[in-house]
Amino acid sequence: MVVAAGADLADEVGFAGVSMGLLAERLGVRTPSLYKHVDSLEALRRGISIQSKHELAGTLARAAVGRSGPDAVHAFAGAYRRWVLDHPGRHTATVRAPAPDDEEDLAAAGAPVQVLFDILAGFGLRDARAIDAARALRSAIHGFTDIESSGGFGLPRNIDRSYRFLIDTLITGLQTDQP
Amino acid sequence: MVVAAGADLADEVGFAGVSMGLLAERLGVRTPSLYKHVDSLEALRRGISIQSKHELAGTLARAAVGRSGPDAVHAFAGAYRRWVLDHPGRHTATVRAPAPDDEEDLAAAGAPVQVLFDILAGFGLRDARAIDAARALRSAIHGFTDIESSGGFGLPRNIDRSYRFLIDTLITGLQTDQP
DNA sequence: GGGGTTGGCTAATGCTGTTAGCCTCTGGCT
DNA sequence: AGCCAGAGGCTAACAGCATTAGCCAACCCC
Repeated sequence: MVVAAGADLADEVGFAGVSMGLLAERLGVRTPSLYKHVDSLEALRRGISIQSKHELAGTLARAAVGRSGPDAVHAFAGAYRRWVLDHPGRHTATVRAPAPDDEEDLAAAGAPVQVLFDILAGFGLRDARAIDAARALRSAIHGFTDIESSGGFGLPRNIDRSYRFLIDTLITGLQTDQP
Repeated sequence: MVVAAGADLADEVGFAGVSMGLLAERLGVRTPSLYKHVDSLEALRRGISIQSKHELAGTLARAAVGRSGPDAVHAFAGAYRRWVLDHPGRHTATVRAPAPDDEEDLAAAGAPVQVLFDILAGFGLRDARAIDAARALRSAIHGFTDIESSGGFGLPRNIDRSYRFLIDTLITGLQTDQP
């Protein structure tokens, strides 16, 4: 419950802005009392990160269910972007790379990627090519939403259209087979 | 000079790891002495960010000079990725979005994007389509390098190849005109 | 009804950013 | 030569945050 409150707080003040004091105040409790529930600020961040990864994976899976091919990719990409814009703090948390020996965090980080793999399987992509395609889509989607959510697109050109262009371009590229 | 030392330090301990104490120690000076050169930690971070953005823009421009079309895009993308891997702390600094009223930082942030625009002009892309293309390439390159530099690509598949695939796919998409 | 667990609290510590106030060196002006 | 202003260092002190220690009330189970 404390971690869940931390995730909500992160969306309001930014992931980096989450502090023990702020979270305690939000919960109507004194700061040291939180240590009965989380080991440390670092552990809290890890918890928010893992929870957010699972929430994201669930959202993505729901968006893509019952679709296939380019349709599924667009649904995936759209759901991802909407989720990032709605949950800036959680999104920052999902970007946090797990420690190399943290099984639970590694599993959580793999969940959203797995959804993408399942979609690409419906494209007839296999093995190395499926990995390349998943990396390409993931990179593009993450990069675009990351820049957008931090206000990095200065020009006035419609952002929705640019996003669709990016996804369409990649789908086109995936469909024209390459060596 | 202090900012330059800060940038070097960021590459060693991470942008978030840069502290006044650590930087002072690195410069053989006591912590409060730094305040004769920078206003605050926040100002130091801003300085590192602006310097890094200029360095990146210069590197990208040098890589693309004398090339055009797909060749220039590959040179740009390759130089970007190499720079990120060589300068993890500086890279994190360049991702930091400027304050909306910070003219100098805004200008610095625009410099790398401008290089990309110049390259795309050689593709015959104009106006809205050029903006879409620049955003697509920028998003993809930023996303890929961001994930790679934080160790986010778990699978053993060769990362160089995946990167080339991503760039090739986008170039292909850019060349086949879309509505 | 007693005892352990849960979950709160105050007090205190350490680390980091920051400010105040002081001192020394240096370089140009008279 | 003497002066003096500014640059750049220092120590001491303070504030905010994470964290720990130690204490206490409520609740639950037997």
